[in-house]
Amino acid sequence: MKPDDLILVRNIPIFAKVTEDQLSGLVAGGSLQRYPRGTLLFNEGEQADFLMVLLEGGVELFARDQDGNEAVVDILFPVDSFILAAALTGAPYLMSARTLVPSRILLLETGAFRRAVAADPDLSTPVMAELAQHFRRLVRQIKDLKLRTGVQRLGCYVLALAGEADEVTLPFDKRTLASRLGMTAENLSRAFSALRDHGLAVQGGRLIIQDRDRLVAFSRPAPLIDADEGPLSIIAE
Amino acid sequence: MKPDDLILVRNIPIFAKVTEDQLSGLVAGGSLQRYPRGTLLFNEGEQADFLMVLLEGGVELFARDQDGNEAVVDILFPVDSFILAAALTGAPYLMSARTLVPSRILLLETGAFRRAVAADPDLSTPVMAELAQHFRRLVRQIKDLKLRTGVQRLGCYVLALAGEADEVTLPFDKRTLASRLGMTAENLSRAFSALRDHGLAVQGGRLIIQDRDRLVAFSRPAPLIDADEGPLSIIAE
DNA sequence: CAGAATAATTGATAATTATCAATTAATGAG
DNA sequence: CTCATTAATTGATAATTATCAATTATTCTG
Repeated sequence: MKPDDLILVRNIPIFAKVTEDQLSGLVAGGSLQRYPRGTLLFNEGEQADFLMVLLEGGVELFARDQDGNEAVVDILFPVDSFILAAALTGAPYLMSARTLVPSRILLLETGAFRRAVAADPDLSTPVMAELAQHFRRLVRQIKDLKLRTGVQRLGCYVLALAGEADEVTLPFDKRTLASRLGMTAENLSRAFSALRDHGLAVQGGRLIIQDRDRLVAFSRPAPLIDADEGPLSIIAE
Repeated sequence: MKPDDLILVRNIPIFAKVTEDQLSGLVAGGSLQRYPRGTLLFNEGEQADFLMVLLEGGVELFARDQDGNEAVVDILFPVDSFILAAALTGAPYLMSARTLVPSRILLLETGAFRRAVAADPDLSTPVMAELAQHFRRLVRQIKDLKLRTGVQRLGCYVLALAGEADEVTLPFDKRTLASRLGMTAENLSRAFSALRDHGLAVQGGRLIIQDRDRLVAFSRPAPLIDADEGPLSIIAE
């Protein structure tokens, strides 16, 4: 890894407060990789050798059933770590990972990472915050899956993706989105059609919120489901 | 809190290695409570004042939508902490909690807990392991929800609940189970009926696996979805 | 123990979602 | 730029799941 890359690592929230020594120790056994779109990073069931941190690009975490059907569990954007839980505990991955676009990913050996985490509160504290944030993302998704229909789920997803803006471009395939939302691609297509009656215009991957009030009234977003919390922190007041 | 209760706390995995001093500091602002069945412990949206540890009984974590529909996100049995993520980060609860049976619960002030966690690797390490375990439980559930039909989900749930045994009694209401599995109570009832053709006999809350091979063949349990991992540990080899 | 309240089941129907097939649109390799 | 490939859409139909209503079990209370 180049010296310049250390600056990149330093900018990752979980490593912000680690000492120089710790950091170089961590990075020693690691590497910074670029992957083209569609690269399989690892498969569920494998042993976790590396903690991964997505620095640029996008990654999907997914799982397969015996018939080969895929379900996307989560979609990640920079900067975010993934498979933290497996890397910490040494348990096998529960999900596979694949790049959705060309991506830059930091790999850190789990051994060095675990040693550092056990020794250094300046690392363990943000690691706990990151675990907590990831946990809460999944809680939100389970609520989303159990309390809403597919069309509502899509509406809320679009609203969250757009934020303040009235127009967004989907940063990945619609079938990926479909799987993330727990539906088939055909169903997603129809869900988009359904939302045309509720204030959303769709032109390929370009989504235009034409009537936010109607879209909100129909989809009924809720802060305890849809808000995407930024990085959380653990502050002992 | 009585001196005897300290022994109870000591037996909680996340507190196993904490020093006496830390432990008494933690417990000082805490309390050990008994709650009757059906007690609402807190509501989603509220600020997290206490970390909770279920010592005896059972607790459901659930959420409501605007119409009052409830969705059970998870069901907990002893010994397990809950709302660790909210307690650590000070973020509002994403779920409400209610006792399913008479329960004994340890309450620890989040302030003292956060201070202790930031200072003591003997506490932070098992806390990370606990967060990791909880995270992975939810990953499994999302896979379950996205890859299986309701009937399969029920079959796998029964198989996991029974373990080696060929007979189990449901430790909570069927409507609670229905909601945990992401279906209505009516649907669960029909799902149980459907499983009668696949080796399961149902007599009230008593579930009898009459033909495990058939139940397995139909439900298709998978270790990366259904296995309930015991407590994980973080070991820096 | 009786009656009331709650939980579970069953039936009939509607809504939602999936599947299969076919077509159209978009993307990428040469 | 064109063809081949992949992605997305649409139609027709089936499977799954939800809803509403009614009935039967079960549990709780006095």
